[in-house]
Amino acid sequence: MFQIDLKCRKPIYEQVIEQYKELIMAGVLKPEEKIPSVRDLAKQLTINPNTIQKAYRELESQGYIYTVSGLGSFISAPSQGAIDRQKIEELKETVRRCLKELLYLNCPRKEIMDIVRELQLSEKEGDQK
Amino acid sequence: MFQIDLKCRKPIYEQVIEQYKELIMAGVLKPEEKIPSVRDLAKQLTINPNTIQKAYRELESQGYIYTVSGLGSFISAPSQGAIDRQKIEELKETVRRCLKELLYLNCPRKEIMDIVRELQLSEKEGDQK
Amino acid sequence: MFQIDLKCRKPIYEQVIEQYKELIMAGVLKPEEKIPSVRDLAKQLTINPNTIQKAYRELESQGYIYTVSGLGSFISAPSQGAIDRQKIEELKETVRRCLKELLYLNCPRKEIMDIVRELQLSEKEGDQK
Amino acid sequence: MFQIDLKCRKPIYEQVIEQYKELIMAGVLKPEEKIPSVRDLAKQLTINPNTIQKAYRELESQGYIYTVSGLGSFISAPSQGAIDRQKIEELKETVRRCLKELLYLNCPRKEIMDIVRELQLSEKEGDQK
DNA sequence: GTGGTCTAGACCACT
DNA sequence: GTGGTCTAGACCACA
Repeated sequence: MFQIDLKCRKPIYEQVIEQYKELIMAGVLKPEEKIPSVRDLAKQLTINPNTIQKAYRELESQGYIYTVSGLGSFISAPSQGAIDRQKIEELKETVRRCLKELLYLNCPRKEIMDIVRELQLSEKEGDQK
Repeated sequence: MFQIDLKCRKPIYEQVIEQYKELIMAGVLKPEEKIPSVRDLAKQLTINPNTIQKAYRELESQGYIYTVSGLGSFISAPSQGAIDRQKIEELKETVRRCLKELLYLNCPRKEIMDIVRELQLSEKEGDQK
Repeated sequence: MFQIDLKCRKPIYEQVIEQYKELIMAGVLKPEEKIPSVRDLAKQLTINPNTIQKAYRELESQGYIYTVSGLGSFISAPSQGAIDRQKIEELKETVRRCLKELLYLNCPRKEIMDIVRELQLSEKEGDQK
Repeated sequence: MFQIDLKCRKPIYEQVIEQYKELIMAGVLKPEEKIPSVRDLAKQLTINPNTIQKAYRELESQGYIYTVSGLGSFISAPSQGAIDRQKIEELKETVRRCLKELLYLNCPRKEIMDIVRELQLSEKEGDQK
């Protein structure tokens, strides 16, 4: 279920966080669903439990999971209310930076637009300027 | 010309790399243009020369600048030939991941499309400001 | 295991790189095998850890080893896929240049052919010792 | 006549040496032929005269050229007598190292043998073991 | 003047 | 424990 790439430069705990986020956002993991305990996941991935613990703590502080001591950890429902502007701006900045670099590397524009299309970001729903 | 944030978690030498890349990609720094010497930039930013050198060395190995020992460092012309597919795919994956997260965070689609528009990525010519 | 010549003009970190490459290419060090930590090797060779780290970092960027922060460094499996044409051409050019010079210096052709034979490069199967 | 690559990591004076050697070994420059003065070559290549001077000094000490003060520098006749064993061994070692790396990089053996063939190192003239 | 190498030693993040 | 970053300062080769 999880694929950890040790050769990758990214810290393992970040890889765990990222993959949880993707599974949550893709709807594979649904709200209130129980996730493996720190110890179980650590054993499964043959990774130090401390590393998993750190990932869970971070996921909790970012609001993606919550932990009930004695019962385990569970997926949170997406917060509909307050939008995390700061995080959104960070992400937008990252996107901007990557797109610029893609253009500089002569990546065909079509490929870039394809990513946008994949995500059904098309301008329907009355979004045009 | 450069803004280094010492408190930021990102290593200083990476900040230098990133800012150089942006200046190069934006066309502010042009091919064959001389950039400050390691010592000069270090003095200017009140940073240890070794740190700047590390940044320059990395920029060189990534093909953004070239260095002539005894003369200084210069902006490279973008490589026309071999396109770095691996790097492109990595960047595309990052963009994909960020866009997904933006959608999950309920970022208005208009904002996302605006980023694309800023970069004049649309294939048609209707690049209204 | 390593022989560093401090008097030699070649930088220490390059000597380390070269010797690692030879051990890897000779099959003495096998993929996934752990290599000494930066600190250990530094202590063993009575060399500053920074110098070893520089060597390791270069070996990693050349794809010979990979590093897991907090765990150590390991031998990479040789990349099967994309062949590094540029590097191959550089090496071929170096060989060409050296061979020309050997001929000019009146090195007996037999000695040169012996090098080729040592490496069992002949396309036929007559690899007599 | 000379092509200096500033982007290349190799010191300029070494590039000059190398190119002179190649021209001499290829017979383009013949014994007793006069070569440009330090100042002329420096102007022609838009390079610091000190750099050319260093190259000439080195070429002279390696026996490829000789200098008559007041007259200029000239190509030496190849020394038929004493063979520079040390240099030969160095070159052979370099060849060996490069060939090993080529094999490791999966360079087709045919390409390697082609280099040998180009130089007419074939086993005629009674060189076989 | 330039960059390149190296040392000694500090501090931090990750496992 | 591991590697990664950074500083301060020395020395050398190159132009």
